[in-house]
Amino acid sequence: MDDLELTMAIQGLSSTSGSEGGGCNMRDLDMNRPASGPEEEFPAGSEEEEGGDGDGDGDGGNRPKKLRLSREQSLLLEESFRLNQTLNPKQKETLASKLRLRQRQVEVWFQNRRARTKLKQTEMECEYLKRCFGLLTEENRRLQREVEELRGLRVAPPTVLSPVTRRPMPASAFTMCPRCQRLSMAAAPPSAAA
DNA sequence: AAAGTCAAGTTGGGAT
DNA sequence: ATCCCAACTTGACTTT
Repeated sequence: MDDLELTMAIQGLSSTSGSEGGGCNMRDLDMNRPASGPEEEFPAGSEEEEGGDGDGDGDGGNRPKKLRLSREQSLLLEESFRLNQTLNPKQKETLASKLRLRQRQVEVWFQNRRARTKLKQTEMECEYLKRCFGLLTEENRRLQREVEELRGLRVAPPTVLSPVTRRPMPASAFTMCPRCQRLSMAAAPPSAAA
């Protein structure tokens, strides 16, 4: 972002500066400017738009110097991107000629811009999920503690002594009254055993 | 000097 | 067969 400002400052510089000068600052080297061309609204990172779309880098094999888009170019590209994130060929052509860039450069910019958008979204999602994980972990711990507490509170079932034998009666000896929801003694089994 | 940024190259896969 | 795109990589350049 601030590099754009710097680029802007360079673009705004008058063309009087001798580009080949000895003591020139790094930032005086404006590779966006056409080799010996006149100053224009947008720097031509490309030579001619139409003819050489297929890798127009004419240098002797070396990778061409890195293009830096001017502030105006970036703004217009961003604006277009806001309207739609992919371009049809017509839009690409129009935008490229407005920007004085090759169509391929516009295409690449949009590809990279989509990639950046996606990356940012993924990072945000990641942060969100991390936060969710933290909250759920905390909630899980809390519930575990609660479970432990409830386990500690568990009481043994009541022991009822038989009025006859004076021994604890089995649970099967009771039934729950469906109306009053109270326990009552089941009917005595007919002569259970000897 | 290391880390970060970003335009551009490469590759593979889907659509037509 | 061609085009377009996403994903990944490279390398020039800037920032810290």
